Amino acid sequence: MPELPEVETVVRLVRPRVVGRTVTGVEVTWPRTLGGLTRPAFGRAVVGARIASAWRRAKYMVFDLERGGATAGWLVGHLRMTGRLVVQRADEEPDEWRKVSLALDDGRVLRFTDVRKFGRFTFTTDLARTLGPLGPEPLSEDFTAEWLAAALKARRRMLKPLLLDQSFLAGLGNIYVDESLFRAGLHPLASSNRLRRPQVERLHAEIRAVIAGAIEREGSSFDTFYRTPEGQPGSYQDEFCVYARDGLPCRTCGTTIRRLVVGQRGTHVCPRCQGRGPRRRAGKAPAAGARRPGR
DNA sequence: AGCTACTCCTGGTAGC
DNA sequence: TGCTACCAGGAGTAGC
Repeated sequence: MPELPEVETVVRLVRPRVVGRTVTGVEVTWPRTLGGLTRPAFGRAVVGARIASAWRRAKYMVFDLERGGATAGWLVGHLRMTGRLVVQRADEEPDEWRKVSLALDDGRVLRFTDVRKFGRFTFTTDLARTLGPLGPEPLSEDFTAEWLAAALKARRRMLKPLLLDQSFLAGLGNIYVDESLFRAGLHPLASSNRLRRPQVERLHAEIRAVIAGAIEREGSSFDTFYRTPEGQPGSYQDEFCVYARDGLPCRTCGTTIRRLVVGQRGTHVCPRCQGRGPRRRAGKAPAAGARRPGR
């Protein structure tokens, strides 16, 4: 799934092809991708506007629009599960899953494509409201071990759902949370307010290392979905320690990696490196078979 | 406050 | 080979 590193990769590759371009037309083939905006309203807002810059916040792609040099709102995209954003020549065969296409003044087309239709690509004049509450960027100066220690202590939540919560920390998804927790030696079910200071510092460092490493490798492409806008797969999947490795030996200790379900999310742990987790109430042992979790 | 369940979706695949 | 049932999951929402 596209998370911070994948979205960052997409923005970096798309940016030089769209910044400075003016939108000359739109095609919307699945209106729900607009997230409530009507097709005509989207067209009116976007056609004739110039894309002034492109950047990322959390897992959102943001494009500043201008008219006559003044801010005219923002294009905001979210890839969710299977979204892609590409720039193509207008005469190139369009993807059968295209949802929103913007014709540009250089004869190319910015296309938002999405097999599963969960993604969003729309226009807003209220960026803060569209993005919603977001925690700090993991690679920003705001994200310090001190901040993390205080923030973890202020909540009493299981680490995994907390780290997935975008209003707590921005940009992490299922893959990078599992990888960060493994590398920090922490169990996903551990309670946020019970970490000791050295554990917090290690978690902080590993989150940053995982995210920075994944950006360097242009994200992870373990299935057929995520590709860079150039069509290339990322390579961070080669670095996975636990994600999608259930049934395989831990790279550190050889113990079999297990899969459990935490907050309806597939979760991968090394029972030895990350411990067995806090004692949960009896009666609902998490499914953790090496093959199929069942349901 | 924090947890669970449900919704949106469809390609891939396990199991027959 | 072909069919069916189920699974993945980011984020929003509802209910306990």
